[in-house]
Amino acid sequence: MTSATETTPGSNAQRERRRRILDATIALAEEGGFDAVQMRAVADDADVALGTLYRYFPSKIHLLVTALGRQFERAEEQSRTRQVPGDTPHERVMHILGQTTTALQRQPNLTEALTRAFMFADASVVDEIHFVGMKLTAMITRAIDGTEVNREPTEEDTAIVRVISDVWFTALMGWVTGRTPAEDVTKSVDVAVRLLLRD
Amino acid sequence: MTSATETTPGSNAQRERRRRILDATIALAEEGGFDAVQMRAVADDADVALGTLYRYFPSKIHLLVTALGRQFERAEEQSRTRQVPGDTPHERVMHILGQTTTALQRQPNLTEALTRAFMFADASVVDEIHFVGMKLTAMITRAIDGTEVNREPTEEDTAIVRVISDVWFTALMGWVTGRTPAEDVTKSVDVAVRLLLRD
DNA sequence: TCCAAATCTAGAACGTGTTTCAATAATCAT
DNA sequence: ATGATTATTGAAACACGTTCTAGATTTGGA
Repeated sequence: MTSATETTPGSNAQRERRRRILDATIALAEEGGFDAVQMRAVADDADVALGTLYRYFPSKIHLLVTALGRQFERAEEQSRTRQVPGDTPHERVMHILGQTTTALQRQPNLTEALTRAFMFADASVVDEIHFVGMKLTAMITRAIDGTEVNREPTEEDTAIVRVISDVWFTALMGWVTGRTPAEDVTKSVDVAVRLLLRD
Repeated sequence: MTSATETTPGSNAQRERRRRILDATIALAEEGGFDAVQMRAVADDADVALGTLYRYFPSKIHLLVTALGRQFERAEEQSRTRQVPGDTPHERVMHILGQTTTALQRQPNLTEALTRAFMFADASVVDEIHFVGMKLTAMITRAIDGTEVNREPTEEDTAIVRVISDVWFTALMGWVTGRTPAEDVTKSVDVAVRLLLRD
């Protein structure tokens, strides 16, 4: 019995601990955002010692970015199951990003916590960051292509997806830091997509 | 005698203190980046008490973002004095941003400190953030227009400038956090500018 | 089953951003 | 000049991320 949660390495007890830690992280983030995710609180809620928490995740940032990865993984899975509606690449990309944005905005504290961590991450978190980037790229690329057989994305596609991601991320950041209103996120992305994917 | 440094309010001694604080901040940032800008060290180097430092700047983030504003103000002034070389908007924008990027990359620690602060800033720093944004917008807009009499920027212009800024900022962030190599910053921006300003 | 190695626990301790407070100094209106 | 108000100082204290230590506990191989 080595694969109740699949892939993750370690003994059963260790996978359980890891799961409890990430669950506690998300729960605390949902309640109070970045500041509420305090390492002592996470350790308590997950029923592990502080030292153990640090053995699993070397910093608060690692912890949160890993949690972000788990969320994105789920989002990407879900988006993969059904076809993206819309007649043009513009419409389809906006559908995916608009939907994702709305979902994130429904959990403002959680999103604030995860986005801030992502922003503050340094080179030591490069793998987790890259993981998140890949999931996002996959979603956008699929939306651009729509029903077409999944062709290999061209250089141009990759470049466009990259720019869209950057704009989306920056806009999201403006929102989580309280600098711009919620609607502006979707608006910014829409403008960028329009400029980049002239239909 | 109320205007040796112009505009800034307060008595002479207060303007002096403020200047010393910002100078100390920049000096520490140049040496060791974000982590080296420690409030106690800033206070010491500026010859003020810790409490006084906090009376002038309510947080480390305010302090650094204000310093960033001062830097951008200077950069924008300089760029305003002479004409932007280049035959197309693309060339001119890349000239300005390429040059600014290079300048920033020559002082990696300082740039890391200021960019990180900018990233982490929340709503309470909205004025300082906006100030920085305006300086950057002004520079890019001037580069797009080139020699033309300075027309009022259209909605489209503003939107394009916004997207370029976002990409530039995200790329810069990738670099200061050690996730992407220096050349990639200019490359990313170049791709975005090419996509947005088809010559 | 038993031992050695790895892991986990509880808790203290440290560093740095931030707050607080009493005492002193500077400023300003009268 | 004087008293009132405000600003500055020096130092202590607090909060939270992070590190460290000494002793249990678990695990995995002989």
